[in-house]
Amino acid sequence: MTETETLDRNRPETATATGGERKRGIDRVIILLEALLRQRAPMRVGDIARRIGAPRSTTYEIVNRLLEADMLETVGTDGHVYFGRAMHLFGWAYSHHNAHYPRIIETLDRLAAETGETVQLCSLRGNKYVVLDCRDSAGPFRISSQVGVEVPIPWTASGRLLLSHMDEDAVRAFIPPEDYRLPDGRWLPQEEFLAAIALARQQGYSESAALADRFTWCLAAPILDGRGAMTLTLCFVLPIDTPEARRIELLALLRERAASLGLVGE
Amino acid sequence: MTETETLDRNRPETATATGGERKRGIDRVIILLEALLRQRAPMRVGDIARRIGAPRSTTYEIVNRLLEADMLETVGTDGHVYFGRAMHLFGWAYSHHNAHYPRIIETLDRLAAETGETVQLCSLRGNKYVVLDCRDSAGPFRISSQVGVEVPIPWTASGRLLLSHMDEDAVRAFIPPEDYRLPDGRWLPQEEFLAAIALARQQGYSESAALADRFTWCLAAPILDGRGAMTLTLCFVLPIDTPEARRIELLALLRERAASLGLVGE
DNA sequence: CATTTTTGTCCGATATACTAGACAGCGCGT
DNA sequence: ACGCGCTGTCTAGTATATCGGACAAAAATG
Repeated sequence: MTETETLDRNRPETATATGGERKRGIDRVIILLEALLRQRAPMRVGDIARRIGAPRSTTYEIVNRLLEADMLETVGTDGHVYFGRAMHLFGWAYSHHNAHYPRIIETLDRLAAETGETVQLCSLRGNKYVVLDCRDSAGPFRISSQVGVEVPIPWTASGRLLLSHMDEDAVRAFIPPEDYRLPDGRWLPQEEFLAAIALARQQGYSESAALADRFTWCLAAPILDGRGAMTLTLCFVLPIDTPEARRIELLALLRERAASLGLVGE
Repeated sequence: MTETETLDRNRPETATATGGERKRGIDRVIILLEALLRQRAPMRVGDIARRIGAPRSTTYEIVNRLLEADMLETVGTDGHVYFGRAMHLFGWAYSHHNAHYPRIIETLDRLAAETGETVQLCSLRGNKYVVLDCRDSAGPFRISSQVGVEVPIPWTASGRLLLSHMDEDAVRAFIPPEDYRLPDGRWLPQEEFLAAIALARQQGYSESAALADRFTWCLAAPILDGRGAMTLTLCFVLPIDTPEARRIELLALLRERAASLGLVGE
């Protein structure tokens, strides 16, 4: 049994607080940061200790060191901490390492501004889907999405595109069985998912209605990187009652913009 | 100055990083990430080890752990690593924790789009100045700025604003003496700097010509947070030959937009 | 006011994370 | 071919980082 199982993304997050084990500081740090990301709000040291199953003394030690390094910062007056400025800089460096990341963001902005719809930049993280950035629609019934929250791949239109480089066996091995269970409790048949991937591959886009929830219609188009790999998608999240004519129009726009971002690669 | 000194502002010791000192993994991680930030480019593990003064075996151990956690990711085929996706998510969470951060970014975008000039969002990190985000002017002689690079506070117009809540003694204690030495070798008299801070406080903006370099004219205006503290500034970086009339116009625009971002606090 | 819970800090003991060094495989220049 | 430098992995030994628990002070509770 390897102790590196610690931060695996499949962890149900509740248990695993099995005390008694001694862990490396670096592991604690990683677990701590991921716990903060899940919480999406400042936490107090005591709560963090409980959440990550670490001794209080250890947690104080680590939190204080991270505060010194600006990777965490205190929020408010009663001992809450959250991500610090250094994280912003590291993240910025990550994003902008890809030389045309600014162009992608500009496209995201323009799509949102021109259409007024919710637009997302999506990708994979491990065997989960994540939103890397988004622009929320401004309407009264805004559909907003959470950057950084991990979602089972089968729940998403983008996921079908992002897996389209894999063959069926690879997909079967990659997706944990429980991820086929949709939020409403239905089970998505694996064969249906595989067929959807094949369709996405063939069409060069993906569309899903009432998949992750009953109220949204998602359109996704791939951004090809310099080597032709498909690691990012642009995605519209529309109200499900969006008229077909508009959906078609938006899909065309999305595909055009996404395509224009690719190929220019290194 | 040896590179192994990295950027620890608090620990005066270290110095001979080559010595056989044993360090905690968590410290290594922090030093490693800051080294990567400075480098602003993917590095190979061997180079990292040398740069941060850590044993190779330790460096491999740490890098592999961070790769697992997605805090680093491999770039290319020959063992280069750089920040990973998790960093983006942590940094995004940091930025957007402030509820009106999106409004600030939108303002940054609009200022850049409307004026075509370089615009920056600035702040402090420890006793240094950093650019948190920027939009570079598109002109042929673009003045571009590096997000995340730490700069001595006296070199910047924004710095004068960001220190305006301190009294003179506090400033004297806060700024390391060598930071008064400008990039061209001139020494900025401390009294002159203190006077500039007082002026900035009184005017509610700050302006500097040919300070950090001979070719730029900087305009900075504060963004007040919910409690009236001044932790962020908006800043134009103009070519030094920008006509006065235009500078006045831009300053007014900048102050207006920056002011409109404040006060709406929590 | 008394009682309970939580916070932040400190300390000694010991399990272990880090280090030094070795090793095989690879690429490169001569 | 050879030597040289670099990479990535592995191992054993020990300096030390982590842990449990204790403590006072501060909040929360009744």
